[in-house]
Amino acid sequence: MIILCSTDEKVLARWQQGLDVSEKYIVCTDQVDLNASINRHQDSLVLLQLNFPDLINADDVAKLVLAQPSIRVIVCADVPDDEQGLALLKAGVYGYCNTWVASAQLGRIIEQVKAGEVWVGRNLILRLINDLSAATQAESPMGHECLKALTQREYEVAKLIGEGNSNKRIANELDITERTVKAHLSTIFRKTDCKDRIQLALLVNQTTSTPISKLGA
Amino acid sequence: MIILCSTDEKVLARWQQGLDVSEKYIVCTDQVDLNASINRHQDSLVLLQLNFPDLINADDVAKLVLAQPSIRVIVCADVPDDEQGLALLKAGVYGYCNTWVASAQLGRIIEQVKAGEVWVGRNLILRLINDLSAATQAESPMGHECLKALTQREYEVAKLIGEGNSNKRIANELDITERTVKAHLSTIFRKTDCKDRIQLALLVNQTTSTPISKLGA
DNA sequence: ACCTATATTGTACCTTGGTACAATAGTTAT
DNA sequence: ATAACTATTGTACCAAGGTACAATATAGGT
Repeated sequence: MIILCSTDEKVLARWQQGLDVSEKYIVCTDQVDLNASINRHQDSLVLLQLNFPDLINADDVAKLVLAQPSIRVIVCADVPDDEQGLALLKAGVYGYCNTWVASAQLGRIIEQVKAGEVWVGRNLILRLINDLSAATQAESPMGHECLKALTQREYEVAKLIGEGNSNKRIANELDITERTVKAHLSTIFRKTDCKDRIQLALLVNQTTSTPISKLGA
Repeated sequence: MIILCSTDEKVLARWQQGLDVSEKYIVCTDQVDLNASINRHQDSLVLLQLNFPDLINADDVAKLVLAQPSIRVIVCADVPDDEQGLALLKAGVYGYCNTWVASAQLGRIIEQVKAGEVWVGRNLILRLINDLSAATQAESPMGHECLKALTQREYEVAKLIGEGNSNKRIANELDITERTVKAHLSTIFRKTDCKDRIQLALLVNQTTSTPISKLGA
């Protein structure tokens, strides 16, 4: 069973064209309708036009998805937005597409979701891939790798630097003089290509943000 | 036209079951075959079993995709792996799925790709969404409690400290003197209860490790 | 009008961080 | 066994970070 949720006649008519002729469907025009339909028909697929009464944003839809785990929701937005789509998918919807998607394509999306897959448009999916690889690339070049090149003692010092401790405190902790801490630090900086203890601290904690000092020139 | 690339009879037989009866296809068993087929049939869809001769990893497939922009490639792996899938999708393939996917599902994937969409399995797509939101959250973590008490300007300084920049560089960036940066920093330290710039940097990046300085006595 | 918060900058002073140029000693590998 | 790596410490020096004790100016609220 497919539950079509929209208050717009034109949208509903268009959606019906995308359904297989053998497909049974219900039309809901408000939240009460929708809840009743969900209760009557478990494991339904819900096609929902965003801005449907009381379901105007991602948070509302997230609540619906949480409250009704048995249904699969495909959200249609009149003006698709990557951020919104990401939020909705994170909230647990099975698809996010344009309200006015071609009928044939809508049919394929429904097939996909009925098969248990999640449908995401080409643009958003490519953005996801690029953004993620960019994000993970930023944290992996130095990351934990170059810390492996450190000796045991240097590693201990680096770890304490990563906790924000001063040389004096590190010296106390490791029971060596402050001078020795400095010696280890100099070696660590050279090995890890860090300019100072702050960059090392961020490195140890695998910070992803890119400092000005490593941008441009 | 669909080009099926595999050296395994069983795989080829299974794939053929997933194709629409009206669908035309070619079978290729080596790289030469494949290149010839691609040249004869522009805009083809290539279904490729990984470990196909000379196309054993993501890099090889990436080269093929770059060299043949007119084709759309769906890669099938006997043992799907998220990292591999991500690499291939980044390289420009239109789909990544299990070699032994159900015939009906393979049909849907092919339909999807023919329509210009990119097909990604549920698990990988959910991982992409979660990883990205986690990564972007880590990128702008400035939501910590005591950072809320900062003024706009102090916040900017704190952010730059979080990137590991020096006072001089921050002064340059914000177009103020180094002295002013120090003034802001003193206020920030007092408000955030930080001893120095390192603790602030770690705070800004929401580090979970507990420094010696905040343990015990 | 007065007070508070904010943003900016100055001088002086002290502390901490980091490097240069050393030395000593233990361990490991070729 | 000689070389290379590791751990340790010393003196000296300079750069950077941070505070103390200021002043000036602007904006907003009582």
